[in-house]
Amino acid sequence: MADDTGRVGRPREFDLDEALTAALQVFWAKGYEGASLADLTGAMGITKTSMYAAFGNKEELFRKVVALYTEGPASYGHRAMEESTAREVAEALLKGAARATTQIESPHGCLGVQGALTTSDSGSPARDLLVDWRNDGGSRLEERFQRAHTEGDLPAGEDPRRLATYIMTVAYGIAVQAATGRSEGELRGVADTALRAVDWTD
Amino acid sequence: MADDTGRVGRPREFDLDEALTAALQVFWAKGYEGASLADLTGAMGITKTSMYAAFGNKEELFRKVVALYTEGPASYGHRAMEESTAREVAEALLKGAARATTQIESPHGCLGVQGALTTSDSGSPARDLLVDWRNDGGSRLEERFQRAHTEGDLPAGEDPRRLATYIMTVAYGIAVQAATGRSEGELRGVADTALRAVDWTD
DNA sequence: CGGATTGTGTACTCCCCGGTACAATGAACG
DNA sequence: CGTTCATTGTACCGGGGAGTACACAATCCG
Repeated sequence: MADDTGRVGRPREFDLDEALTAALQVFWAKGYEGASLADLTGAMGITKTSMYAAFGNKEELFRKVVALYTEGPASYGHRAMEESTAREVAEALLKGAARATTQIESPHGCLGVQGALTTSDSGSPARDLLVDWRNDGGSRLEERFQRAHTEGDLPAGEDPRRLATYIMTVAYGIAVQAATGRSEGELRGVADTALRAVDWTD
Repeated sequence: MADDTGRVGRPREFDLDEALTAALQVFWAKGYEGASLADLTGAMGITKTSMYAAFGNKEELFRKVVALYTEGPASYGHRAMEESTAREVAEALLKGAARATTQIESPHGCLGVQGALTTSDSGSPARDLLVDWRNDGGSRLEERFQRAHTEGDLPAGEDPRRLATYIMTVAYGIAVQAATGRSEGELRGVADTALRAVDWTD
């Protein structure tokens, strides 16, 4: 991905991905507004000047961190959609959420939820970004359940949109519970209970 | 409640409860750290000096606001516990959450969730307060389901603690969905779906 | 070698944050 | 009336927030 060919000028002394990963931990733990530039650059091991040169500003850094989060710790979401039955999709999503939000080496909870649920006025772009992020996740699950519906993979009378909203709601709830201190085991139990709400055909 | 008898000195020119109610709206919408003293006192219609004289400081104001929230907009929680069956308790709780988090005259979502899910270091007392608030809610529901269990009001093999954690998880998820823009109708649908996870005996 | 170009470190800017000092105010009480 | 005392408004405080100016360092290219 990194292409250094033909680059002129002084070379960057840090790795972009490593810096983003460090910033992710901070935003994840403290939220967009709770993370100060001093917190961020301290964890990234670079100065404010280098951060601004490489990423633009705090908001742009957050956007890149959210993208990294989506492809990294939250990638179970994409993978869940590829399961072969609606039930397996739902289970992979909820179990993945239980796991990803309780890892010991990362902050508990979900960046997409606790990163900017509420903000001051100046933080509204970040808040809007995560609103879109959550809505996109819901839409993708709805589309997956729509497909399951046409494939006869959903019980009769089960509405794909309503079911997707329900599963996403449980996933968000799991994120809040993780931030509150619940263990992966407890949250896997929640996932199992939640899955009983549907008479999956398989 | 207010006892002005024998009070000496210049009388307060504003109503404590009205001021707290105004502060509640601000904390609810912007979170503990997202709400500045200028935001708060502006909405309360008083000066910073009056706020400090009446409530102590920002953190103490938040504690009083959370108490008011518990007795006011979140009082459906207490009321739900008094329903006569476990199923009715769960339904009242989830429908109450769907309603309270989507009122047009108040911010969407739940103060207990979005008030301080993540904070900077200086906001950790507020964050801890809401962690306790959420844990207390879970404990009360668990106790209610424990009672239901001894009364034979829960299906055999249904664990009160696990069930309480599940219901609370859905409630928190509803709060996140409300903050994301979902309507009361959609969230009532979520509540109905969630309730199907248990074979209530009634 | 000598630009041109890009990244780095220091030292700053401006602004808003939570919190407070202090004098003026207005009611109760003798 | 004058004393007492909690409340009020103004004007301020130190600190930390995001963001930047500028000189210097390190590489590429000719």
